[in-house]
Formats: sequence, C-alpha cells, structure tokens
Amino acid sequence: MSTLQTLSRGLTVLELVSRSPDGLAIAEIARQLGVHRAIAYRLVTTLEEHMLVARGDDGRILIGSGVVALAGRYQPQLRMAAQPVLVSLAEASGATAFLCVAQGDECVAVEVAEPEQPMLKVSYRAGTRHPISRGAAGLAIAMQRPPQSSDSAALTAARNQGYALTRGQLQEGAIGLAAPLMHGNHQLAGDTPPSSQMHGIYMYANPTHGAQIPGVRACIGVVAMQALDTETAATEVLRHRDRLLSAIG
Amino acid sequence: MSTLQTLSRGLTVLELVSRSPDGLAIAEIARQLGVHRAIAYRLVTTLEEHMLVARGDDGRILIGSGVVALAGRYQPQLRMAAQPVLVSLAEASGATAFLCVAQGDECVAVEVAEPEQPMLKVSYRAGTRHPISRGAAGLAIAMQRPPQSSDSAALTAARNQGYALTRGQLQEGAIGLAAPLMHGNHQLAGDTPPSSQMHGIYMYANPTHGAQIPGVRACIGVVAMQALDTETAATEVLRHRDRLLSAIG
DNA sequence: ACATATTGTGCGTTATTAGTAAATGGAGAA
DNA sequence: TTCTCCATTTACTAATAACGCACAATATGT
Repeated sequence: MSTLQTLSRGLTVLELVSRSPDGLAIAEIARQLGVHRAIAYRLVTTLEEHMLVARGDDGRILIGSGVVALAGRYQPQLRMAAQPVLVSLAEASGATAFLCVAQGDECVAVEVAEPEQPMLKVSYRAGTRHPISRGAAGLAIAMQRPPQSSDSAALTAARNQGYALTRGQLQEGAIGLAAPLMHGNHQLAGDTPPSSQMHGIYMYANPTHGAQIPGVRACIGVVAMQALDTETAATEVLRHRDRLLSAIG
Repeated sequence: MSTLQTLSRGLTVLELVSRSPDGLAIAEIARQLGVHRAIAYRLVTTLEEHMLVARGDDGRILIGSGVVALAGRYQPQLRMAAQPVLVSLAEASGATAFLCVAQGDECVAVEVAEPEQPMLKVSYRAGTRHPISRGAAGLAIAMQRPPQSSDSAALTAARNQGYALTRGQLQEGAIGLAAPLMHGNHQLAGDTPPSSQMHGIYMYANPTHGAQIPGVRACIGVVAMQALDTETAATEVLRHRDRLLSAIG
C-alpha cells in the first residue's frame, strides 16, 4: 500500500486551509507542513486550479467553493430527504438534530439542523467525526448489526428501547439520543448469525426485522446540554426516524 | 505558475469518483485518467488515507465522508443562517430556493432548499456552478458592484427593480429570480466611482446604500419551470433576503 | 529614507514518482 | 478445463518533484 507524498501533502494543505476561517499565508502553510515555500506555492497553485482553494483579495488562501460541489455528491438522496425531517425534529425537541453515517470505525455527522431558539449552544457541525464505539450515534449504528454475546450492556439496553441514550460521552455535559435508520429491531437472543451476508449488508430471512438502507449504516438523533426532556425527545426522534424511512422508501 | 502532476491527478480522481454515484473500479479510474492501473492504486490509496474516498464492500471506490467536513467549513455562518430562510422561501414561493456565492467569474449554488411538494422537478444541486454573466443569480451578484456605463440593459433593469429575473438562460424553460445580499441598491446614475476600495470590497461614503457583507458576494433566489408566480415570488425573495440580512447582522 | 519582512520565481542537485512489465490469485464465461 | 478480465502487488528505468539557495519585487514598520 504505497502512498504518494505530493498528493498527501496537497490534501493536508486543503485540510489546513479549511480549518482556518481567515485563511492562511503561503509562509504559514509552508511552516506547518515543514516544507519549503516553493513547494507550498506549487501545492496551492494546483489546488487553486481545481477550485478547492481560492485566494482572498489580500492574497491569503481560503477554502474554495469546489468542496461544496464534492460534498453535494455525498449521499444526496438521503441528505435531501433528511434535511426537512431534521429541521422538524430540531423544532419538536428543542435540540440540535443530526444525521450520522458510519464510515469504517467512525461516525460522521452528515447533516445538522438547529432549532430556531437554541436553548444552549451545542456546537455540532456537519463533518464532525468520532469513534463509532462512543456516543449515542455510535450505539444506534451498532444496533444495526445483529445481536452478539459480546454486546455491551448499553447496546443491549438500546436494542430493547429502540433508541440509544448517552450522557457526556462525546462532550462534557452533553446528552445524545439517537435511533438507527432501519425498520424494527434486532431482538434475537444470543448469537444468531444472519442467513446470508452480501457486500457487508446483513440480509435476514424475515425482512420486516432489521431491514436497513442498502449500503448505508446511518442514524438520526439529537444532542443537547443537560436540559433535555428525554421522554419527548425519544418519542420525537423515533417518529422522525420513521418519517425519514418512509421518505426514502 | 507551475503545478504538480501527482496532486492534480489525485484531485481529478476525487472529482471522477464524486461524479459516480455507484463508485468506480480501479480499472475505470485508470482508463479515464489515461494512466496505468498501478498509478491509480497509489492515488486512490492516498485519497483513502485522507478519508476523501472509501471502498465499498465490493471494492469499488466511492466518495468519502471527509468531503462533508471540508464543505462544512465553507462559509459556515452564512450557510447556517441561510438554511432555514431558504426552507421558508421554498415553501412560500413553491419553487426551489438557493443561496449563491460568487467565486472569480463564476457563481456557485452553496445551499439549496426544495418545497415539500415540488411542482416540477428542477435539478439544482449544491455545488452547481455557472458563469457569473448568465442567469438571475449572476445578475444579482453583478448588482452589488456600483453602476457603470457598460452595464447591460438587463442589469440596469434589475437595479431599478431591486431583483433580477431571467428566463431560460441556464436551462431551457427555467425561470430564475434572485436578489443580492446587500442592503438597499446602487441607484446612482452614470459612473460614480466608490469613495474607496479595499480588498475588493466597495466602501461607500453613505453606508446605507449598497452595504455588503464583507468579503462575500452572494445572493438568494428561486428557480422554477415556467409555472412561477413572479409577482409573489419577487416579494418573497426580497422579504427573505431581508430576513437573512438581519440574521447575519 | 531605511531596514525588514514577506511574496513570488528561477535554477541546480537529490529524492520521489511515473510508467512499464510481470507475477499471483479470484470470478466468471466459453 | 481454458480463457479472459480484473484486482493487487512487486520490481525496475525514465520523468517529475523536492529541496535549498539566490534574487527581484512588494509591503510594513521605524
């Protein structure tokens, strides 16, 4: 598995620039990369040609609009369907609503909606990623694979409730509540292997239990700081999950 | 202005993969790039490390979730403020609502909202770009610079109305209506140069006329196929423009 | 004016990458 | 089976990029 230094550096520049709201000077990029300025110039020029970065009027390098086009092609149908649902969920629960998708062993917030009157600011931006082993979103995604004897107590509890609830796992004092994007639950006891497994998607003999969206492991939920009515939040999350499921057929 | 072959190819791969909803095989990437498969492997491996592409369960290369994080850092405050406004505008006008930002001589749709009951499908996805010289969005952005004697009749008309209306310029049978994201209008007659110009932002002696958002040339508007009530659409676009302006202070 | 960063470029020498060929193994078709 | 197509890795030479340096051209500050 060999990798390419030049490409890797270019992508690191893109990442660095994107993390700098006010842009970066060439010299700063060169310093952070630990390379000569001349190299930073060539990297930036190439990124610029592809519209991934742009130069401000003062010459500083800013994240370019090309990233919007790229992101617009990531799960467009799911996200388009989810957007209005998340807005509604945020309003109904008074908390920040999110759609998370699993990639590898990480969980990525793909779409986020905030209520009109945010109670307490929770900074949960699109693109936020965290290990799948932590937080309500991770649990909700873990719920999508069939039960195993190695499942944690929290996971089993989540399966029984139909949703996952965690406190302070991702951020001090934050409460997360998430439900998996699948119909029904895996309520089998013990290790029951799936009847067949294709392309990593578990196919069940009885499709009414544990039917997932093909190729995507996702969940929706809410995050808030302490003051969250978990009763109504759970109801709303499940209701909106079902709304989203029926929207994407 | 020299550029780097390796980086450029890697970014081209990213673009190719993003345009393929079902992913691409290594061989297809290699063929489309016109390079050997071994090179495509190295490019893909590097992109994969940066989470910009991912491998499906069948081995095909798919766009990765990393692009969501990158895009989330492009104009986050403007987009967060615009999202609910666009949803409301789409609902009020019954058409697809958009937020466009100018970059160079192009105009990029950065945020899009569709009405719950779309009348006729208008495909206007986030990331869509077109020359700034065409379409309602381009005109609306052109309205933000001070009037010049070289202005087209359409631009002058748009200035007088306070919004731009075009038919069929971007797509056959499509109607676009857009208003610039600035307070008031440039209603000066003839060529009146700005009192000062810094960093490409025009600063006026009287800030109540033509005050823009610093550093961003943007507009909001709607697109529809034929059946659009332009009267109410214009009213709603202007109303929502003002709502967005006050939201971002 | 003067000193001083900072930006942007050009040029040689070394390190990395491209390009090519070739080998292995798996999936599917004739 | 045999054949083809594809994925994946390895190995070796031209081509490309990195790197360090030198040098204008601009800002920027005193």
